[in-house]
Amino acid sequence: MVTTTKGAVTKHAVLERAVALASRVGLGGLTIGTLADDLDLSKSGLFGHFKSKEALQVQVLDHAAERFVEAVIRPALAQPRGVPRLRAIFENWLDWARSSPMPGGCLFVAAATELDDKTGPVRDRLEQLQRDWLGVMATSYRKGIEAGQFPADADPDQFAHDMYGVMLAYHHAHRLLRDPRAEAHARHAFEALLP
Amino acid sequence: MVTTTKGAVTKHAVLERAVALASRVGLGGLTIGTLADDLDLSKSGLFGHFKSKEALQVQVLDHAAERFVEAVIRPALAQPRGVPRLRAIFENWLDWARSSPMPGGCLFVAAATELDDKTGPVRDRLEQLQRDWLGVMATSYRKGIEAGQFPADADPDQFAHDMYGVMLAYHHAHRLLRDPRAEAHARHAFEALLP
DNA sequence: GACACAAACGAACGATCGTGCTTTTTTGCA
DNA sequence: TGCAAAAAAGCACGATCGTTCGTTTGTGTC
Repeated sequence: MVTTTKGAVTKHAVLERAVALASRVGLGGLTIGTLADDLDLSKSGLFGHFKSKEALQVQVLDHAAERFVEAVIRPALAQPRGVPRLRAIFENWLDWARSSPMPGGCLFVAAATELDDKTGPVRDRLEQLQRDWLGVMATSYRKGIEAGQFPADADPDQFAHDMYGVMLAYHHAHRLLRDPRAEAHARHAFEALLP
Repeated sequence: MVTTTKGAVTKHAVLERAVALASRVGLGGLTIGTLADDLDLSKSGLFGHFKSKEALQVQVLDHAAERFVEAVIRPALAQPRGVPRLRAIFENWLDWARSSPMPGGCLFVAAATELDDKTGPVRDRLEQLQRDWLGVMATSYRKGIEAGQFPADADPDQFAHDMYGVMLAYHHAHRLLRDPRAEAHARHAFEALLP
């Protein structure tokens, strides 16, 4: 066990709870007061760990990103490159969007439409994270091209764009419309992207 | 000109402004105060037209839906059914998402992730509107099937799901990532949905 | 032009927000 | 065990939120 000071433990618990809360109410809907109540902390006690609400929001994004890598990306790296790995990423993402630590659906999907018209460090961090995420999909597809699984003249960025579109459509159908066919539609659409 | 009382005129102006504002800050981000300031009205004067903020939000959705029908759906009905009409719907939607009355992108896209975890009349209205919207695309595709333009065993709901996914991916790439290739990617993805 | 009504205003309310202080409690190390 | 530092609490602030109320201004009709 590495040396974990008391403050770090609390801060971790706060971020854990904040990620779950923000997935339901958005990053802007996060409130220091309700967050403190949920964790039996005082507002000022919680606030002390972050110098501002904006800093809290950025760290919430970073914390969710770490979880995302562990849940979606890292396990997929155990799969062979190309199609199997892309399929694993896709399935892992479906699980991620329904996982218990994300009771309101994928935090990044919610944050994307919430922050796209704002400016500042929170938006900047989210934009970078989403760029990286699309990059992961594009890179994985590129390796599939090199392995001869996809047409040599195919555009990896186009594929990443399309694949994320399938995920966003699933998110919409599942969470807003509560469509029980959302998952089936998503899988069908994803398979249609493969040769 | 039909009889337009004074109150109806201001209410219309308020809704017009509110739709534009909500496209940037969301329906929850709408504030009676800033809305009143923008229109040189008093908070209470504006508030009197709506009995609650919730009622305002519902009427904002309805107002945007009317605009949406006029801008996206109605003009497309002038096109021949099937592929040409679907293409018109798609192109009109791209214009809609960049139109001046929607400076923050499509209001419905923003509201979808904002409201999907809430309950109440605002969420209910949005869900119904989005169901109708997907229904329009599915119906148009179904007519294409009847005209022999698509496989007879194709699923119109699957197509509508996929087509909206293309739009959502465009919205994400264009508004959050400011990707200049967003439009090209979207058009390419849409064409890939057609035979 | 008088009169009834709609529309807009101005001020205030309780609540909640993020944030800054000061004080108390807890922690971890010499 | 003692003590400095960290963590948490307590309290208050200015601002802003949706909403209510009483009043003033404006409109349209006989």
